[in-house]
Amino acid sequence: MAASPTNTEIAEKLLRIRTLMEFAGEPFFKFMAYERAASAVQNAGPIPELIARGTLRELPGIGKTIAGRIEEICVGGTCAYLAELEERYPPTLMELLDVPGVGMKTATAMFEQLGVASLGDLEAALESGRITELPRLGKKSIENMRRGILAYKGRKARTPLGKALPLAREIIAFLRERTPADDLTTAGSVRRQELTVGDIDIVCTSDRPDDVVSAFVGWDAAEAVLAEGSTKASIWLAGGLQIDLRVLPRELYGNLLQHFTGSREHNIQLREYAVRKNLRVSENGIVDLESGRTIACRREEEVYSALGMAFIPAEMRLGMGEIEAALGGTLPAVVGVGDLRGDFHMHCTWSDGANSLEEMISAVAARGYAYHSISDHSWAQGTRTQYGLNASQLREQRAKVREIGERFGVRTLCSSEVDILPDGRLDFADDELAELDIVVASVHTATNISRDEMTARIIRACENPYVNVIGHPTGRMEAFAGFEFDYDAVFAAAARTGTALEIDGHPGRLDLSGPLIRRARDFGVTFTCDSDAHGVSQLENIAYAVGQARRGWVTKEEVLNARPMEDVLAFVAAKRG
DNA sequence: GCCGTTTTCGGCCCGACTGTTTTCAGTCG
Repeated sequence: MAASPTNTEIAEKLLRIRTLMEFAGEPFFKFMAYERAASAVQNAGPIPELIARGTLRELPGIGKTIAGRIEEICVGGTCAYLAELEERYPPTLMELLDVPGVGMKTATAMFEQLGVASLGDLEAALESGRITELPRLGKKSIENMRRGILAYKGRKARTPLGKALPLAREIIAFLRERTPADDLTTAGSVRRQELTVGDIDIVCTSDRPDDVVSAFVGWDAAEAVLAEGSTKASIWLAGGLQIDLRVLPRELYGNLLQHFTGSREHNIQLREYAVRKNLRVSENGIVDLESGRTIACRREEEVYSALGMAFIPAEMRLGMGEIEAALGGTLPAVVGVGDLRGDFHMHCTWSDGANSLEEMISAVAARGYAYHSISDHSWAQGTRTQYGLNASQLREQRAKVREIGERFGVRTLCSSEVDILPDGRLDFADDELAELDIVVASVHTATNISRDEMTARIIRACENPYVNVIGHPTGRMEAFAGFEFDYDAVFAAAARTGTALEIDGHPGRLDLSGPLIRRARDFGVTFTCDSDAHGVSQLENIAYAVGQARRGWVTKEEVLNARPMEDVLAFVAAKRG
């Protein structure tokens, strides 16, 4: 049997149905339903597990028809309806819509009137000049189309958060230095801490918006200017990443930030709710449709309070029930970076870190943590290039750790990121682990074993009385979806055995990620937010872990390293019995 | 196609910018 499809694969199929339906001339609200459903699938826990428990239709925007199609896709990889649409339209037709500047109207006209059905066809039509036979396509539109094709070909897929966020900070620093802009803030998917982003959104306020916009489009790194208006501009960087800037008056900053933080689905739901209260919400303020009065919100919090709901943190704005929770007073108070008292996962030069034991501990102390642990790799019993510690090296390290910590005024715990072997045993014997203060256990090798074997492997690790944290539980990396296992079974085992699941802040991992965290919460799992730092400069990556925790609705009470030291020791002691 | 603290039928978010236009359609977010 084929492996069950990932949420991303299911969402892509739904979007494909959506687009082909539009080509087929189906009604607007019918095909838009598939777009909303795709968004919900993307942000949900693993779909096959929701189906197994009969809770698929609890997702927003998924009713009887679409639920049926999703179940078909999960069983057979596709559904009859999609197959039928794909019969009628060539598979390459969708390439046209991926060209910036080409929308549905243009694509339909090109297909129906010129027989253009692929990117290659479009290039030929541009070359031969036949494209000018279509109405409303002048010189500039055609030039933009040529440029759009180049951008499409050179464009990478989505950009990882770990690359986008530093870039956003760079743009903001540039604008702060060179323009009369205030309130400069990253909005959009970067602010929401999505794992990957399609573009970067920056907002600011100014009483001289023209000066801000002209400096922005004149930035050295801008390869092309896509749009330049009086309050809004877009540029492309080399590689095709798009940056959008929006400037509004100071008194509208709250509305502006709310609007451009999204998500799209969140905003649609927010505005639909507002309309029912006779209020029209946009970046230009909230208009009371009865009195005609506009409410300008200086702060984002005022937008939500004007609508009669609790403030919703940016990371939670996915259109996945947060508005209902904010209205009902059941939105959890999510953990913040400032709530953390320590960090359980970091490496030094004893294994594969870049800084010495002393440098790491000193840097941790400088961050103001009460405690932390040094968790160098185990040596993995010869299964790979050995960069970890063996038992005697670990004992040697342990003899130094506490003394150095005391010198810098921080409680340094002795730990190990011990490998979980293929059968679920650990790389150190129990009596060796018993000498440590806390133990992180992770899968690094034999990642392609079967789903059942992987499930059993991780559960067995959870059942070891000395394992306190499962490090980066799914193995997700930028170009790897993570190994397959029964998430629900592992979450249940973690909760049952008093084993925490890590939210790893290394920007190449971000594992667990938001939707899985939210799923795990239902099982009563305890989490840790860790940096997985391999050098002092990476300790700040813990903020990415907190971002994912917030996307997963995690409170500080659910985070082990937001608790006092004695509670951490009690957590370890309780499992050892 | 989905959904409900006005509705199980009749609704369904909002606005900026561009290019080709004599007043607006198309695209995008």
